[in-house]
Amino acid sequence: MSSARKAAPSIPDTRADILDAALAILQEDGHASLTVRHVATRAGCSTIGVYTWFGGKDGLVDAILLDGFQRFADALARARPRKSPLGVLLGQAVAYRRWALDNRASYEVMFMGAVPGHGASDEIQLAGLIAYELLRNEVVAARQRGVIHEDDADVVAMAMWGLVHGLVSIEIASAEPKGLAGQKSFHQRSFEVALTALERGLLTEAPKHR
Amino acid sequence: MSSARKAAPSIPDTRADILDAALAILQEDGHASLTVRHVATRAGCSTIGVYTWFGGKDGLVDAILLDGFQRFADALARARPRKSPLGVLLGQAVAYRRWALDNRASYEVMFMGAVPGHGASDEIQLAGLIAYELLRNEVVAARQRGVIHEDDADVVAMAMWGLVHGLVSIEIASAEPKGLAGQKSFHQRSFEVALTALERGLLTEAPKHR
DNA sequence: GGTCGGGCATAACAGCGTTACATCTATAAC
DNA sequence: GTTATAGATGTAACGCTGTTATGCCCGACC
Repeated sequence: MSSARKAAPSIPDTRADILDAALAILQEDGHASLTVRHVATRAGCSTIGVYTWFGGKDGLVDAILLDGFQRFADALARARPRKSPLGVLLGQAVAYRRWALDNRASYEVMFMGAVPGHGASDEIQLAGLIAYELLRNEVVAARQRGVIHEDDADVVAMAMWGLVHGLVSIEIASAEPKGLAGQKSFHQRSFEVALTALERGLLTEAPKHR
Repeated sequence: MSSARKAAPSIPDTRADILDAALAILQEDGHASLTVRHVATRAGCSTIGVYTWFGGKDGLVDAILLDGFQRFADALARARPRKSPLGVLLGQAVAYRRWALDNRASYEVMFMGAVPGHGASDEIQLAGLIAYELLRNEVVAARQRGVIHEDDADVVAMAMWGLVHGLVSIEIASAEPKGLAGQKSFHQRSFEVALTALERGLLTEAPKHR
């Protein structure tokens, strides 16, 4: 899934083994356990494999980020519209939060700088941009429908992105999964209220409450 | 400043020296250079001093956080109200962003998890709560004036906190100081538009644009 | 059949946070 | 004034991290 293997599927592909091991460790043990030795051991090779195939830990993290941004963008693209003037836009915001909560470890690495010395490469920034473009496109569409009064689509997109990112990162950082069994969590209520308010403030004509 | 020295001001106080050195390194070289050895060298002692006075790097970071949260809360408390129904509330949001941009390194450690393995202690969470309470108080006041329609003050406070934190952390992460000489930056415009929209959406009666 | 090159393991390096041990100092007790 | 005790400190080491120099081995090519 994460890496296209060559023709023969049974031939051991060290690169794919390493990436799969890294993703599994990230998912199961969190980013703190994502060490070169740990990954190599799980992939069944020596630490040198990480350097042969990824050039070091930075390259491995890049590959993880690339994989994450692709899955993230897919999730946003598959978002179902909400019954609202901003429709798809709000649907993407909900899908954003859903994906982040379902992929905490990935989200922390992608958007919360969980891997210490890692500066995102150009390629990675481009991958992140694709997800952003999905959001921006919907902003442009909403403006063309005359629903939004703000001129600059990037400013509106950043406003929404910032709100969603901020609330989600706080929710992930506070780390209280505490499955509240159906009952809406405080963070979910805050998310909905904030999103509704921001939408109402961006619309050309403010709707009544409820 | 950061630590009350004992009676005689000329007597060398290792604890204060270490904390001052850590704060200076954080300010000048960023959190990546905040190592025990580096701090100890700059403070003019051995690494053991950090363990004697702070119990380890975690304790030192705790002290840094405590200092940061105090200065942060002070900045919020001194915020000047904006001409707007939400007045002080928006003033705090602006002061929040101003302080974060002026204290990037501190903000990264306090709110963006820049120090890898550090989980905030109870005391630190309490210090952060003080800043949050300043915001929450203004929300309660706004509700009592009938300006805000949402019942739950915590939900409203979290909505604003999330928006501001999200936009500010993105602005800091994108790291383009690029002194644009007077001209409003993209991030500043996004911040103002988002904050205005959120306010408008939270108000009991939506004002006209501009 | 010989040569070449790339994937890989071993072992080492520097740097990190941390700590066991010895030393040294300053204060308290007599 | 001498001794005793407790705490602060320096040295050197441990285990961990990312990284790499060295050499082996095996498959491809001529």
